[in-house]
Amino acid sequence: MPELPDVQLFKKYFDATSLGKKITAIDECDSRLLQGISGKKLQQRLTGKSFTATRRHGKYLFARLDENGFLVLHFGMTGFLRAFRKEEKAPDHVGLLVRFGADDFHLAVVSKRRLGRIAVTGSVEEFVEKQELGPDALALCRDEDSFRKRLDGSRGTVKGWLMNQKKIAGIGNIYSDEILFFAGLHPKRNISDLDKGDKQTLAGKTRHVLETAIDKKAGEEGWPESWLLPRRKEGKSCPRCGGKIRRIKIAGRGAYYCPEHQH
DNA sequence: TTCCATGTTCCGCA
DNA sequence: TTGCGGAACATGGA
Repeated sequence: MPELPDVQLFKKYFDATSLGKKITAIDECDSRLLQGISGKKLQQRLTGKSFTATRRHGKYLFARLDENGFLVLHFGMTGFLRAFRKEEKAPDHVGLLVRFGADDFHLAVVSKRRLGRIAVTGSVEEFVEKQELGPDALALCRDEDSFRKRLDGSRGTVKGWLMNQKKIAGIGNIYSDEILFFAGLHPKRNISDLDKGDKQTLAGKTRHVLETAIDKKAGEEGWPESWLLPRRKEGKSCPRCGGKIRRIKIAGRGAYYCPEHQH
């Protein structure tokens, strides 16, 4: 679930459910998700405070703690947020449970596979620098020139570049496939083969895919039938040209594409 | 039982 | 130096 568009929606969800309320307790905290801080320390850091705002960079969500730093959330492959009331059953696989006093409800960070991460940082910029994250994908694709320049400074395959968080932060396996599908580029196509027009197209399609995904999901509509997403299975027919969708392995991950129109 | 899964990190190799 | 493939991490679903 969680690539940039998903995390953007988690941000919205967090804002709607968890801002401006006093944190009264941290009830559960899975130490395996914690990075650079102990459960006890995190508890001390959060209790009595409140979240005042959120930010997002790539796949990371940052929740500001009053005037003192940020809680950092990364959702791995299966993480998400769930707000629920006291009388409701807690979701399974809770990695972090924040309890608010005001109306007696909880915010759970759920992580089935526990591949996510929970940390604390003094500032977003500091964290981004430390993790060596590239510019946020949504911001970068809205600035075609910068996007192109960034591509120019890299080698290797387009898919590899799109998924490299140090080059551009926020795109993963699913959305990189989707972007390449729209751009008509084979996932193994080399960056050095791309001309200026190809790069502009790539920037434009990145923007289209990310913005549309955020829009569609926000409205809880299903995936557009014209997208590759609902057809991520070998042998399905391409919604654009009818070609047979193929799956290849890239760095251990399944990459889906249409051999008819992606070259 | 085997394969696959929206993420990151670490290692060895080109 | 950069990029790539593979394995590892942890867990569940088809």
